[in-house]
Amino acid sequence: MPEEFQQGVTAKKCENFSEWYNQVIQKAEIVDLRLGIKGFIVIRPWGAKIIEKIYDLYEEELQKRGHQPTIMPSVIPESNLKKESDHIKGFTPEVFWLETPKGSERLALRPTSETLYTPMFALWVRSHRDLPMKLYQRGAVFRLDTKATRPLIRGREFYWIEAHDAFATKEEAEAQVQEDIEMTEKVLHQQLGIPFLPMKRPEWDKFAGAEYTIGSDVLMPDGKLIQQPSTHLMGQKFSRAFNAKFKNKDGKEEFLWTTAYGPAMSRILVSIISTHGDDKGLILPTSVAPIEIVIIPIYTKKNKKEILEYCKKIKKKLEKDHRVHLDEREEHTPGRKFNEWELKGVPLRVEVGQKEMEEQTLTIFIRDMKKREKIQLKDSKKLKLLKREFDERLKKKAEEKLKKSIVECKTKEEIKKAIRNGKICKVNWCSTAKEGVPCAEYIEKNINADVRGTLGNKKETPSSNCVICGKTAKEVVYIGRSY
RNA sequence: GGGACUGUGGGGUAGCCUGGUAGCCUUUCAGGUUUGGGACCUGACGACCCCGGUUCAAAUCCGGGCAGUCCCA
Repeated sequence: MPEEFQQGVTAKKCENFSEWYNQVIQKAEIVDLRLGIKGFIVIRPWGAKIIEKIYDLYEEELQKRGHQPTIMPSVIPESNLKKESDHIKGFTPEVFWLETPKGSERLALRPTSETLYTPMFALWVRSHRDLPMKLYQRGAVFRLDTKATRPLIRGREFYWIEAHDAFATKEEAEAQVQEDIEMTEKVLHQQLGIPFLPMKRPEWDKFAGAEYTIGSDVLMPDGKLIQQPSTHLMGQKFSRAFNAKFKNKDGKEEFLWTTAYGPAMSRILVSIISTHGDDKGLILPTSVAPIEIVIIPIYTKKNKKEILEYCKKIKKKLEKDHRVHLDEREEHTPGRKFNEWELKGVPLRVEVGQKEMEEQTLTIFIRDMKKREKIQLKDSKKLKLLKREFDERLKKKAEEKLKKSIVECKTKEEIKKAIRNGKICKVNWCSTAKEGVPCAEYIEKNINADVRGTLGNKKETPSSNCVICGKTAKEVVYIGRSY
């Protein structure tokens, strides 16, 4: 079919990622960009169902680890927002302010909710017996980003979960930060097949108000990194600002130690799309596919009724173990349905026609197979295995890509070359504290890349001096371009 | 933050320079024939981003706004 008539994706993922991305999110009916409000987006049913699934995966992990759901106001009184000085310095330029009645306090649309949770911790936590207190909410936050917005990647409203936890000691709080990374590993990597680098951000790049931040960097097809869930040790900064104390075992008052964790659903969707998708469209891991198996009936006028009846039987059988959809639309031919469901990323397709009915077999197409390649199945129990293997293949492929894109660099020239080739550089580094700023600025100005940080869950020892200034290296950092 | 470009039925586009009849492909709708990798025939609906200016006349020229894309910091 000539390209200009195609309803499917016409851009090639590896040649023109931006164009490919814009086409996929619209043609696969993830989003609609036509409402026209800068930084805000309409998410269509197919996209919303995927996001719901990601929410479910996360909430399950959070609850397993003792978090409880809450629902907080979407607005924050100005006085709350301004209690912690670093926090407000970081967020003020990005706040949407609401018009409020004369004489009442100004309200901000929440850009994040530390300043809602901490005052509630102050009320809810009386003694060490109330700790730890681990809460979360799903919801939207608003940030008036002045940079160019991009659908799902960078918006002024985004959908996430924010978990806010309070502890009696710093050790417990830091253990929570590590547990947060484990949750990212479980959901993002294990269930969605998206590998990441947990990066302890340099001092100059941490969350406004945090002691430290560990962000998860995920590779995009163009070689740039995108930040996925981040976790923050707030220490006692917010609890001091809001006077949130508890009585310890000795009856003495102490400030709470708090943490925050924030996985953004819309961004995770970006990584699912861009990590696994191909030139035909989306490829969804089974854990978030609204439909795992689509059944396409193939009939003629004579056997139509019979075939449809048989398909319904198969659907009923498969429904016990899978999310199944039978595409009964009469107005479309099988070929068109094949293309549509492939564009939407459905993992498995079952084709049922005269042949399958007579031979009692299933003709299976798996989304990552070559066109027209098909599998014949006698036993539908094997579908579970096919799904597992499919997810595993997606994960392996993404892991290899990330592994291949990390290169160790010993000189500035090597860094420059690697960045130009869309790689991530692993280098010896003087410091991610304030004294490392000049070296980081060198990277920014001359190589147009960022110091993303040090591994956040494992200590790496430098093998020689700082690659930029030549002084003693204290750390090993990763450098890359970013979204 | 700086720059370039763009906005025409639901989607993709022609027309814009040189002002005057909005053309094409696709989708959608109705009817019919079809259905193993994007079916066919017949018919129908549907558009110049918004505000202002110039002009007898603006999709076209000018100004502003809104929105989007790309490039650079």
